[in-house]
Amino acid sequence: MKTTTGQDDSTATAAAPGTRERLVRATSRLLQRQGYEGTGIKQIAREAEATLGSVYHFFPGGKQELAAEAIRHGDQEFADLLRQGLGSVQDPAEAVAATGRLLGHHLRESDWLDGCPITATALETIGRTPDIQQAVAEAFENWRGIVQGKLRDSGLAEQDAHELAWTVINTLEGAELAAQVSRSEQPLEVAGRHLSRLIASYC
Amino acid sequence: MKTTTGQDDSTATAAAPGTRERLVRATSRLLQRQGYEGTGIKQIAREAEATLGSVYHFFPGGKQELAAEAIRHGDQEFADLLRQGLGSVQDPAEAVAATGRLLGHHLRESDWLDGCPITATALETIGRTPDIQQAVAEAFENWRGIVQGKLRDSGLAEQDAHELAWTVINTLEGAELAAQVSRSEQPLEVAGRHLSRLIASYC
DNA sequence: GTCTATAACGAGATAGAC
DNA sequence: GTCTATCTCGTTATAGAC
Repeated sequence: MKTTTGQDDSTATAAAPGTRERLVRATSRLLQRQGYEGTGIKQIAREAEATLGSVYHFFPGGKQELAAEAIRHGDQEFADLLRQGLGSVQDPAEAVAATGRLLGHHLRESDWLDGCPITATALETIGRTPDIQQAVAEAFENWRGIVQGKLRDSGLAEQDAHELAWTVINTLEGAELAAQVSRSEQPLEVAGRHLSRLIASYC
Repeated sequence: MKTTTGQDDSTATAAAPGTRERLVRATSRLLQRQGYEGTGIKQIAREAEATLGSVYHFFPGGKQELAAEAIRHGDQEFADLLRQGLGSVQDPAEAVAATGRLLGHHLRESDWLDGCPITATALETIGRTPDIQQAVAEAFENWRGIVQGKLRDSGLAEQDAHELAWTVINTLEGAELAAQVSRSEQPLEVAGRHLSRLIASYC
């Protein structure tokens, strides 16, 4: 199979990412750390080792189109992290607590810089950039669905699983921000423990 | 008594705010809606009905100094809202649920634009602007203390009140973001209900 | 304290050679 | 597909008259 960039992905080893992929990844990481307004297209091109011409070649819609794509990338990235945390233990209450700890470790490893990949951009673009806000809304729904699946599979009632999934995501989001601000894993550890207790009360 | 701007605040009626105060208020509202990088000094001056010269007269440190002051203003504003919500009912579990609903109403009234006054700026300046990050950390601690006081006064153990206060703030923060993204009060309403149940389990 | 003008720089975006 | 040069506009910040 051939990709549009002519790269061969039939080999088993991960091929070096093409220009388009490098741009999306660099943008995602920069949006995570600096937000939308704080990130310039020239900086993106530099960090992705691409030229400005390539940016507009792959993303004619400019910064907005590139950012929307980067949000979708961050969606997948955070979803993988959630699945990893939730899948590490069978008991749902324990699994959520483990997910909180997992997020805390990632945060500490990055010196508290790499929190949720999309929150900063989400807040800056509310009511201002529909394409990006749409991608953000879809990411939140995706994550909520992953948590809901875990809770449902563990035997919780459909309605409880639905509502709890919302609060699990929101609490982890808020605790991640608090952890970044206070430079401590404690908010996430405590949040995990409280969510665990809350979920157990529905089992 | 005379203020440094020569305004007389001995009268009972609220005097029209001076230039400095107008600048801080306008900055606070703009940071809330657009974040730090998305807000320009010229826009601030325009909305505050002041000139650029006045900005640098009152805030020689420029945008950073003005933003740090605006964060402290947002701190007080959100603290007032918290006290209002928590004070509306005696039972602590009920009071937290009421606070969630109060935040939801404010959000809807502003067409989902006016969430937490400092979150966007907080995320953009983590690890980059120490003065602002410091003001953010103090705000979070202030809010946590307010919730902790309500829980302690209601008879909860000191340790439980301390940890629960953290999760209450973080969950409301996360739910507020979700409410803005989904343009619905539901995440806040659900969060309030879950926090209520969690707190009741410690009573 | 307030105002205008402007300096110095970086932003997003485009054109066109290769 | 990639690269460089450039256009236009907006940014933070400063200078100096009033």
